[in-house]
Amino acid sequence: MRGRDETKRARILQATSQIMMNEGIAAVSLSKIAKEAGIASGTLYTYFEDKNDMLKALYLDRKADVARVITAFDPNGDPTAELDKFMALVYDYAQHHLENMLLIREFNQSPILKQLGVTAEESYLGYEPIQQLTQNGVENGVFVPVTFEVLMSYAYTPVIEYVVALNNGLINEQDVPFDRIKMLSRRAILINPQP
Amino acid sequence: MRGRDETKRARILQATSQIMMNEGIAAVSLSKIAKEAGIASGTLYTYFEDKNDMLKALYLDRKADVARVITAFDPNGDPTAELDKFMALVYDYAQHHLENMLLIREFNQSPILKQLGVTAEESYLGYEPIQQLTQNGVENGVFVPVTFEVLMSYAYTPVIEYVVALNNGLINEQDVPFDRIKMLSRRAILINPQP
Amino acid sequence: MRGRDETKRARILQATSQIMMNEGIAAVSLSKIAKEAGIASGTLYTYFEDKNDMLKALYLDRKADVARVITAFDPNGDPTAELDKFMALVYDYAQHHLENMLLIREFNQSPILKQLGVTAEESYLGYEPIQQLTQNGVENGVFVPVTFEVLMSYAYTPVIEYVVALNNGLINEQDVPFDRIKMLSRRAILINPQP
Amino acid sequence: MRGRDETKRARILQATSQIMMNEGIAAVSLSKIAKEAGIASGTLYTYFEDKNDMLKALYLDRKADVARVITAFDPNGDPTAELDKFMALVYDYAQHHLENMLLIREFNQSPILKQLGVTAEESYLGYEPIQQLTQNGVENGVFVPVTFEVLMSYAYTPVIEYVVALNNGLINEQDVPFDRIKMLSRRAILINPQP
DNA sequence: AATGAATGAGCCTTCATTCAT
DNA sequence: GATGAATGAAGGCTCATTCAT
Repeated sequence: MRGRDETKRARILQATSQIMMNEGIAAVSLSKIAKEAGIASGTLYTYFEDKNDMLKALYLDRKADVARVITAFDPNGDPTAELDKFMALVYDYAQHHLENMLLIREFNQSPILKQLGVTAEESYLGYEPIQQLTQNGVENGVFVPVTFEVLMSYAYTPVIEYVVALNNGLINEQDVPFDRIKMLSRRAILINPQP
Repeated sequence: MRGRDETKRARILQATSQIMMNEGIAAVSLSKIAKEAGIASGTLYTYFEDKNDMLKALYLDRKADVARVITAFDPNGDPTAELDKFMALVYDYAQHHLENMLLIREFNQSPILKQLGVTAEESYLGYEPIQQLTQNGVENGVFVPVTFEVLMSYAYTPVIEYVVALNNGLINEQDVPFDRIKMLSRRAILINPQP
Repeated sequence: MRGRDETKRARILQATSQIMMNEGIAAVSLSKIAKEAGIASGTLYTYFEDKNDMLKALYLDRKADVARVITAFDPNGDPTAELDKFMALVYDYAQHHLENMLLIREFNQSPILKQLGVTAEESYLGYEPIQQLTQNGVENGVFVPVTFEVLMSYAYTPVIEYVVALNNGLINEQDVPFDRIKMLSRRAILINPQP
Repeated sequence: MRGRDETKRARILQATSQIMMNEGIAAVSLSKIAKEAGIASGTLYTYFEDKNDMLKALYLDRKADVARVITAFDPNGDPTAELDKFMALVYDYAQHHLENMLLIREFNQSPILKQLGVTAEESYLGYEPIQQLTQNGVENGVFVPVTFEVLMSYAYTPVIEYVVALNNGLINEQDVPFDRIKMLSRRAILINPQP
C-alpha cells in the first residue's frame, strides 16, 4: 500500500542514501533510517513493502535522476559535440550530487541488485539517449567502433573517478583540469580527436 | 598443542571472499564464513582479532596478489610496450581471478576501508611499478600528461569493466575483442598510438 | 501503538533480582531474565539502554525502597528513641524483603558499582535522615562520637547479619531474640544505654 | 591429577583473586586468569578439576590464611584482653591484606558457595578459637550473652567496614581512629567495657 | 496513516573445556 | 607436565518485521 505523503517517502530515501554513503551498505538499518528521517520505524512499511523494496526504489530513483540529467543532450546531433556535452553533464552532476553516482555504482557492483530483483530493463531505463549517441557516432564513422558499455567505460567512469580523486585529494584540479580528462576520452573514442 | 594451520587462515579468507562476491558485503557473517570454511565459529579468533581485522587482512592479501601479478613488467622499459604488457597482465589476471579484482573494487568504493583502518600507504603498496611507468611515459613524451590515478582510469578500470561485461553477457568477445579495449586505451594515453 | 507497560519494567527488575539472589550476579544473563520475566530478550532494550543500565536501575530502585522505609522516623526527635525506631524499621524491612537488602549489599561490595557508573551522590540518596540522626545524637551528647558510616556498622549491618543468620538457621530466635541485637547496638552507640 | 609446581598453583589463585577484586566475580574468566598468571589456559586443568574447583580452592585457601592469622590469640586467656587482641589482629590483617577479607566476604554473601559445594564445616574451619573465646567470655560473665555469629557482627565486621571506609576516603583516620571502633565493640560486647 | 512496543532470529564475540602435540 | 588451537554453547545486543493502539 502506498501512502500519501510524498515528502516522507523522499525523506526515507534520502536518509538511506546518507547512511549508505557514510557508513556503508552493511550499516543500513531501518532503525537508523527511521531516526534519520524523523519517522517511526513502522511507518516505513506504509511506503515500502519491506527493506529490499525500499533499497530498490532508492536505486531506481537515483538512477532515474542521474539519467535524466546526463542525457540532456541531443542524441541525434553532431556526435563530437554531443559527446563533449555528455561529458560536461556528467562532470557537472558529479560535482553537485556525487553521492547519487556513488550510490548507483555501489549497487551496480554488488550482488545486491540480483537480490533486489532489478531487471536488466529497469537497469537500462533512461540511458537510451546514450545508446543512441553511441550508435550514431559509430555509424557515422565519427567514433571508433564502441558499444554502449565501452563508451561508458571511457567517457563516464573516468569522469566519476576523476571527481572522486579530486574529493579525496589524490588529484589537484590545477595539475589535472577536467579538460585533460575530456581530452583523454576524446582521444580514445573519436576517430578525429582534434578539438 | 596443535600447530597453527596456515591452510585454515587461507580457507577463512577464501570463504569470506566467496560470500562477499555471491551475496554482497552486507551478507558476510561469521557463521556463514565458519560453515563455508569448515571451521567452528570461535576458531576465527585464533587467526584474526575480530571480523574487521579479517576483512582488512582479506583486502590487503588480495590487493597484494593482484599487485604482484599486474606489475610483472619492466617499469623502466619502453613505455609503449610496457603499457601493452601491463594491460595484458591485467586482462589475464581478470580472466582467471576476476573475483579478487571485484573484491578490491568493492572495498575501495565503500566507506568500509576507513572503518577497517586501512592507511593510504597500505592502499598503494605494490603499485609503485605502475607509478614508475606513468612517470617514465610522461617524462619521455610518450604518454600524454597523466597521473597514476588517471592512467588507471583509462588502462586498468576499462579492462576490468570489459571482463565484467563479458561475464555478464553484455558484450560479446567476437564483437568486441580485447584488442579493441587495448586500442582505446592506447589512443587515450599514447601520444602516438599507432601500433 | 502499544503503550509502554510499566508492569513489564518492574517484572524485569524483579526477575533480575531473583536470579541474582538465587544464582549470584555472575549468573545473571539476559536470556534468563527474559524467560523469568516472560518477555522476549529484545524487549529488555525497550525499557533499558543495556544490561548495565538495567542493573543500575535495579540497584537504585531497591536502594530507594529500602531508604524510604528505614528512614520513616523523626530525625530530629529524641536520639535514643529514634535509634530504637530506626533499628526496628530495619529489622522489619529485613524480615519481609531481605532480598532487597542483600542485593544492595552484593552491589556495594563488588567492583560492579564503578562499572555501572553509580556516583557517590546517587549512592547516598535517601539516607539523609540517618545522617541527620547521627549528627543529632552526637551533638546532643546522647551518642558516643560516631560518623554515619560507623553508626551503620553498629546499628544497621548487625541487624542484616542477624536476619541472615536466622534464615540460615545459624541462630535461633529463642536463643537470640532481636532485643539482644538492639541491646548490643544501644550499648555500643548510646552513652547511656540503659533502657 | 595434581601437578608439581606449587608456585604455579599459587600464581593461578593470586591471578584469580586480583581479577575478582578489580573487575568483580562476573568478569573472572579462565583466559584472563591464564594471561595474568602467565600460563596456558589448558594448564589450569592440571592443577584444578575445573573452574569451580579452582574458585573453591581459592576461597578455602584465603579463608584458612585469614583464620590462621586472626586466631593467633589465647582463646582461654582473659576474655577482655583476648577480645582486644582479636580485634587488633583483624585490624592488622585488614590493613595488609584487605583483598583476602573482601574476597571471602564476596563469596560468603553470594549464592556461589552452594554451587561450589562448600560445606558448613569447611566454612567454619579455623574459626574454632573465636568460638572458644566467645563461649569463654559469656560463661565467665565477661561478655554479654552472644553467640559466635553475634560476636563477629560486632567485633569483626565493623573492623572490616572501617578499613574499607578508610580506603574509600569515607572516613578519616584522624577523625575516627581505630581505637574508636575498638571502643564501640568493647562497649557492645563487654559487660564492663571500661578500659 | 502513523506509532513504537514487542518479537525472536541472527549478529559478533567470549566462554569453559578438550586434546593432539 | 605444558601448550594453545579447536570447539560450539551461550553471552549481550541489533535486526527486520508485525500489529494493537
